[in-house]
Amino acid sequence: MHFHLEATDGRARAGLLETPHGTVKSPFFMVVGTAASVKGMTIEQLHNAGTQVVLANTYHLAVRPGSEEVRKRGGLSKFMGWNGPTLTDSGGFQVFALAKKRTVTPEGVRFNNHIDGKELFLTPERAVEIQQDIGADIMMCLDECPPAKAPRDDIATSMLLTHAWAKRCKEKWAANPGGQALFGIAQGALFEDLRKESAEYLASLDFPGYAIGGVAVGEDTSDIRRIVDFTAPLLPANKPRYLMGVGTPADIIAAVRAGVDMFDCVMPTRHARHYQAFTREGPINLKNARYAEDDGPLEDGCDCETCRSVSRAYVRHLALLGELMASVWVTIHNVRFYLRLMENLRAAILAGRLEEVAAELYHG
RNA sequence: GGGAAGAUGCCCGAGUGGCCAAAGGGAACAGACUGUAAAUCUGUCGGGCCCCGCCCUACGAUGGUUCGAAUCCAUCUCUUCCCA
Repeated sequence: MHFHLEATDGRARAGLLETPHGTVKSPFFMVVGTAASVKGMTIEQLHNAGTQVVLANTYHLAVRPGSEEVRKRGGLSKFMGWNGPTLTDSGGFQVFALAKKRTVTPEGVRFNNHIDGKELFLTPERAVEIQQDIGADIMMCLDECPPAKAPRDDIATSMLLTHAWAKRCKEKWAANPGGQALFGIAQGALFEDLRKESAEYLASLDFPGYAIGGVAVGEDTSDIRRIVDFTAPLLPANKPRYLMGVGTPADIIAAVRAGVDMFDCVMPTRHARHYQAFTREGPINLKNARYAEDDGPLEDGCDCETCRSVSRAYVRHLALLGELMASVWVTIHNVRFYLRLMENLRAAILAGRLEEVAAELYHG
């Protein structure tokens, strides 16, 4: 995998990331499709929205249908009919999200899965194996994602475990790299010294790309900004930098300015299912009574299929009835909103006008 | 014409003397959601106020029994069902 930097504007970067399934223009947002499906969107709709990369999840696919099945179906990208670049998260986030269903030991994470309770033992090596079966262009190291508010000692211990696992993942992957890339994940929560230590250790392992993990797991927005601002520049400049799980449009803009290249977040799709649409003026809840007679599009001037087709009043009508299409219409819009935001950020960086443009792109 | 059951807050529906402004649903209104156990979850939901408490109005209508009634009694109105 090769990352080519095209331009910088301040600390922000625009680049090209070459993957086995095509070249991706950065900075970019990866649409989350955990179980090999972006909830509420067809492949054609994803293409029309300008999707570049789809993200799926190791844990979920290992539970169902099983990574071996995905491999036999031709790998994630082909299996889901996407045929474009993909990335798989390692299951590290499930250490956080499914805290009640797992046990962490130095060897790995033992899950009792959320579907039928059956055991899934995810070691660093196993996480890589599974991801090799799934076949995403980018794999992530297994990490331990602790809650941001955990005591410093816990965060430090957790970070060292993540480092040990990163080394094991690296070795497992390096033995048979194939065309897939493997990214390391820096931890350290809100402690700058730990973040620095983590970034430096991971850099020493020499990964094709680096992620900032352990963000947006219970901390305030101001802390997210502070730690991303601090950490991003510590990651190798010639490699892609990925901020995992973030976030709001404002978070993303701030992170791009800090030098982050890649993002993913469930926000556009999940919020859409809950009838919240993003606009450059901020999010709006389409179930609110104030939109009952609003014949305008979800967002003024938006070029998405939803905004070209239906009104706020209509989507509200569907939402009130719980109609499936209410969520679909908003999902199409939100995904396009996020992807257009990234396109605009990239264009601004290439034009060297990020500072002037950033403020206009979003004021929610 | 005779008999039976029933009328509860926007709707459905518990409640048969005090702990009832009244369970539980639904609707409505609002909020949350950041590497997806989430088409989910939470709050409000008769009115008013000096709103962790008080006042008013309320369980078909009117009158009564009682210290006290959505709950008991009488009459009336309406609804449903059964027999003619």
